[in-house]
Amino acid sequence: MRMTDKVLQNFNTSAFQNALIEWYHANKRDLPWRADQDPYKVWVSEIMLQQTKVDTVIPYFKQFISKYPTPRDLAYADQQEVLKTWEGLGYYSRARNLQHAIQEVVASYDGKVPDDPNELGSLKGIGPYTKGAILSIAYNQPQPAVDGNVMRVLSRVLKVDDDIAKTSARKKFETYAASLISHDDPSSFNQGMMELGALICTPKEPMCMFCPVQDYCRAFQEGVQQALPVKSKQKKQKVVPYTVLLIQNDKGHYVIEKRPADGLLANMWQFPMVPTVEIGNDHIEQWFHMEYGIDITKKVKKGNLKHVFTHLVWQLEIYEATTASTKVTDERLKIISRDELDEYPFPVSHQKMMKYLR
DNA sequence: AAGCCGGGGCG
DNA sequence: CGCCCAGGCTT
Repeated sequence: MRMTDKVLQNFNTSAFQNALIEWYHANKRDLPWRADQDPYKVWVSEIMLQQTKVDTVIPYFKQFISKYPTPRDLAYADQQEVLKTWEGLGYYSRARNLQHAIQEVVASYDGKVPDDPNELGSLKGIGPYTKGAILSIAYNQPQPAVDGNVMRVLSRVLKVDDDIAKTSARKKFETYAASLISHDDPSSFNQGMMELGALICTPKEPMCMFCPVQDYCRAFQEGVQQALPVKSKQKKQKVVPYTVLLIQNDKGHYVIEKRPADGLLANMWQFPMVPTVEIGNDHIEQWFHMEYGIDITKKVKKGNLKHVFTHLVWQLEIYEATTASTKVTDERLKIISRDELDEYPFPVSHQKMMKYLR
């Protein structure tokens, strides 16, 4: 007997489906991306919702769709403008991959989001979860869509103690989800699982008293819902110190720098950052001249700022500086007025410094 | 399989 | 401050 069969043995699948779907229809939140089933809008919402809370996504989704209502609008947009629209949402590769994939949809599929699992899944930024979400929600196909919510719900309902941080666990939960999914209403089933995870079957203190599938939940029956899911914790981030330079010239314009096209915060803009470990606080002006070809004078320290990423911590020491330059030769740099700062996409850490300038 | 890639909210 | 979280890509 296969492992999948053992876990699902004696499980009342159709009763579970009915209870979940009925609850979903009665309790689903009225969210902007649920106004219709436009595959493009479903896609945009699912990308934004990756690792991101609903409340955070709502205003971004509205602005994004009003700016780029159709795949073609997004495909032909300038990437810097797309990043500006994404500014503050984080994981900016999502925006770059989404636009890249949409361009492929326009070029290869006449602007229509493919409903073929292989075609859809091969698009940039669409992994197993997003593929299943789009196929089930927009095209009503019975495909599993296993995210963190679904793994949490299933780990409790089926009492599975696999470490959900591992890839192998996600694959296992996908086979369970594929077996459990309603073929009558795959969209409501998948969205119901995620809605249940968000509203009832929460990470801590799940509200089992209000749970529509309490009768079918093995963890609840045994009182172990608090101990599930099992998830190994990530290790601590590395702390990296930088000196940030808020450089102004005589006209009060600022020097800003475009980050590399790859890696952390790719193609975003920032106030120049000097890696303190490599350069040392005493050689910053020299180094800046060597690196960028302009002369600066470091002035007073304005403060410290700690910014935490998933696996990295920036320890920022912020200095005011001046330069006599009015133009730059280095391609990474620009000198712009304070008002023009609003036109460039900055990560949140640098937006905080910008706020401080006003 | 493990590392890389943001940000906000919570207690 | 540590902890949590609607993933996917690269190596």
